[in-house]
Amino acid sequence: MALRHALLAALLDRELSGYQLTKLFDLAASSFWHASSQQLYAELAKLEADGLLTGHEVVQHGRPNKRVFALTDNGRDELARFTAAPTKPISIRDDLIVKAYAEHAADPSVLIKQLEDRLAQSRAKDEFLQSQLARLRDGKSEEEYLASAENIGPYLAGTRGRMYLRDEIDWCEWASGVLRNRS
Amino acid sequence: MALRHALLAALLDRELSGYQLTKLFDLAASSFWHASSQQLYAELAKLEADGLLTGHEVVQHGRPNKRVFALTDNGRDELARFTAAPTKPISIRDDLIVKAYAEHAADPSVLIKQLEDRLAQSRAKDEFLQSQLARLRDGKSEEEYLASAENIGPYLAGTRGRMYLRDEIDWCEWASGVLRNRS
DNA sequence: GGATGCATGTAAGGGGTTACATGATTTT
DNA sequence: AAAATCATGTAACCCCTTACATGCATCC
Repeated sequence: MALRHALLAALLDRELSGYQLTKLFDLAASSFWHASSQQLYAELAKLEADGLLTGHEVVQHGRPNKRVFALTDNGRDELARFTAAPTKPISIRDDLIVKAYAEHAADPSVLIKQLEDRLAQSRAKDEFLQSQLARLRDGKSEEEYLASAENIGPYLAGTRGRMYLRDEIDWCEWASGVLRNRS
Repeated sequence: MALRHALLAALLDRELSGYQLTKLFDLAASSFWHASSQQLYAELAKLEADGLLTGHEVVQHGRPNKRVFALTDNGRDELARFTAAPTKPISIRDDLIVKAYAEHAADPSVLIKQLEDRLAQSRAKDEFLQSQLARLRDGKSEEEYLASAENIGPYLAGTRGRMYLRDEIDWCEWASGVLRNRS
């Protein structure tokens, strides 16, 4: 199992449709887990069949209707069990770092371009995530927010995502600078 | 394809056996790509069949013999093509961040324990990586090394890995502190 | 009238994980 | 004598990606 728990976590304390989850698991927001829409719809069906989620049809006007999903008690228990179980090691796979590792076989300008592309993407993601975190804080200072808010999980996770993006930005700038100085 | 290019990059400028690659792709060292030994041996066979790698038997005394692999010209070309092609987005999957996101459904002490476990692992990995980078620099300052060394790819990649680990350490400390203050 | 966003899937195939297997040699 | 290290795989299964598919509504 893999996506399962990420989905359960996303649906903790709120109901979302497959489409809303697609956006959540797609770009910017989740620097910690990625999934395609096809995978999401398939996994949502499984989770519902297993009784960890329930789906409700929501009638909309001016838009197609949607089915939103909510955690069941079993789903919440499963999440708690997951949290208590030994944490599997991270799985990172980043082609860009492989390309940097193979720098010796590459044309420097080609590699620099790849670094600059990633830099631009990461800057955009970072700005988005920053705004999301500010929205969660809702005017409060971080300290105040973390002491008073009821559910700080998304803020903790989002902060980790932002650290990742800040590093990505710094590293791309640094590495492309190093390569430029050598050529 | 996926592991393919990570393997080619690892074999750039040196010959390694499946077992040596296992260690490289296993723990500490590679914070950028993970693979199991089974997967490695299977992929090495494929790469050899495709003519991107050649294997040579190396007779050892006091140890089982091994087969080391080296890049062919085709392999080197394939690496260069890979570097020039659009870079696929990163794939991160970290159960620990999912657990943090689901903080609201968890017993705080259980989550704190998970954060502390990861903290210890990351500290150990970071020390190892730090020593590896120091070995590469070989007494020189970073600036001097990056300006003079022939093949700086592994150093660029390793530096990114270390940034990741430093963040992991900082985040685990911060998040567990936040949770302790609230309970 | 065309592009974009909302909304939800099916089918096929490739990549990766988990479990199982073997055997020699060195260290404790 | 047992445990750890070196060394290399096979087999089954699950997860995930890629390609394909549909249809309505709003925005430009």
